[in-house]
Amino acid sequence: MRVENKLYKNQGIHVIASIFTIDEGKVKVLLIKRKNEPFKDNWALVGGALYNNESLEYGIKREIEEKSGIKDLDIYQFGVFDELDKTPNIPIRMIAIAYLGIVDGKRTDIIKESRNTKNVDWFDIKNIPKLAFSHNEILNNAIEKMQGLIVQSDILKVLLPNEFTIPQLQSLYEGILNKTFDRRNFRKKILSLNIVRDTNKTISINGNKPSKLYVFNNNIQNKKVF
Amino acid sequence: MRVENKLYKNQGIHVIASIFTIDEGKVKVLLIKRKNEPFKDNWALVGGALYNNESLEYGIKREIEEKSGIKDLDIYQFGVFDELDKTPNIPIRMIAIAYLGIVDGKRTDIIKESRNTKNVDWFDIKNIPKLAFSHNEILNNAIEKMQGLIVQSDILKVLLPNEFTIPQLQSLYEGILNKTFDRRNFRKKILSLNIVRDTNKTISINGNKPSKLYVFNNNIQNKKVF
DNA sequence: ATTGACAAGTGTATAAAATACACATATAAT
DNA sequence: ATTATATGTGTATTTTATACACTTGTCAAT
Repeated sequence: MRVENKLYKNQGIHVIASIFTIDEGKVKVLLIKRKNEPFKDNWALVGGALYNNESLEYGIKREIEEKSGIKDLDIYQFGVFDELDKTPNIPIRMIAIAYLGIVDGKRTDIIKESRNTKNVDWFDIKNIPKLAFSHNEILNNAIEKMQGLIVQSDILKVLLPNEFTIPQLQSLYEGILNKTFDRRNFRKKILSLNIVRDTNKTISINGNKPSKLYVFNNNIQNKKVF
Repeated sequence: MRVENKLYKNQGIHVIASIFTIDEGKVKVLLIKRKNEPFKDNWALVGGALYNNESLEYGIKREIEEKSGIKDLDIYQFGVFDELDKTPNIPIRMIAIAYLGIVDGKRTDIIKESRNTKNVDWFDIKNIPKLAFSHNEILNNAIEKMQGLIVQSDILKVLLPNEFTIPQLQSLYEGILNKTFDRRNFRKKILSLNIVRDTNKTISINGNKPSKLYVFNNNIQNKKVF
């Protein structure tokens, strides 16, 4: 173990989460306004330093809960970002382990209520300010990964009610991937993949023709859909 | 920065590489026999502790060169592995940043000659011994990622001579993915992707009908092939 | 009760991609 | 010349993706 002998900085680990939601068809990410230096008053992704006696997964979940109030979010590790000499006046040589997670839009209000809205807010990913540290780079990577991941069915569960309609599912895909699909072909594709099951119930959402309600099958294997 | 206040171990970063090659149609990985505790005399992936004054990329390349003699290998970061409390008697709380790389089979001899063969060797990935640390888990992940990555054309460059034949390329794919393809359909697919260009030269490899020689185009964009 | 606006539901024809499959050919060895 | 071997080539079929138009059920206005 050479670490002890070669110290000129300590080493440390940041855990950073890009937490996405869908709100009115827009993909948004949760940002926190920093209270301390460095980058005081800048917006930043959710995260912080890993403690020495906690696992990575525990650490990122702890940070998420502390900073946003969201408990036990399912998260996906997707990248590592080197912060060598990127953070001014910090005597510790850090790396950032990057995660992404997706939360139901309904929980966005809860977060705002339980926290100070001025310091925690959702930002449309098409309109992100300059962030602290290398968080713009991390977020850009997260958006790409999220778009790749989210088109696998079970991740979408958190964004939908237990029972949902095909048009609702289509809107989700369209919002996340920022494109549109033909209604007939979309339905055909989803049904052919056997990832949803008809409940024989219907729901009328906006006073239009009622739409059939579906549920996800249990056996789904993160199939790539689009 | 809470790190200083919460120390009960130091934090440190391992960089670990799974270096693959193709040898006689088999996929092999480079392993090193450890000289020191912990896990003395166990085989392990190439890697070690990151120094504090080097980037992640520099660190993994340095480790690769020190342990194997391979210089400036192209590597791909693919995962992070938590080593909290997994390494006995180590007072540092480590995480492992995992990389994979691919080297030309011709370089396998160079490695063996320049190093002590007893301490550095290539192992068929179908026959891997029990490794030090969590390296079996890391390697299993690396194999999966490698199979996903390698089917993108430019990564295959390192495994082929500058000019190569379609059957050579097919053998590579078949070795890596551990399956077979129909010759006619394989050729059709490769040619339709515009990733190779006919040189109008031929080569007779084993005293059979001469095979056309191709080169990779420059414009290839890591297209997913199979 | 009729009408209009709205989003939902449905089927088919066409194009593109993947797959299955058989025979002729150039070389080296005999 | 004959044989063995791996190469090169084309077409038919199946599967998948795409393009596209009309009908239906609910609500609101009349």
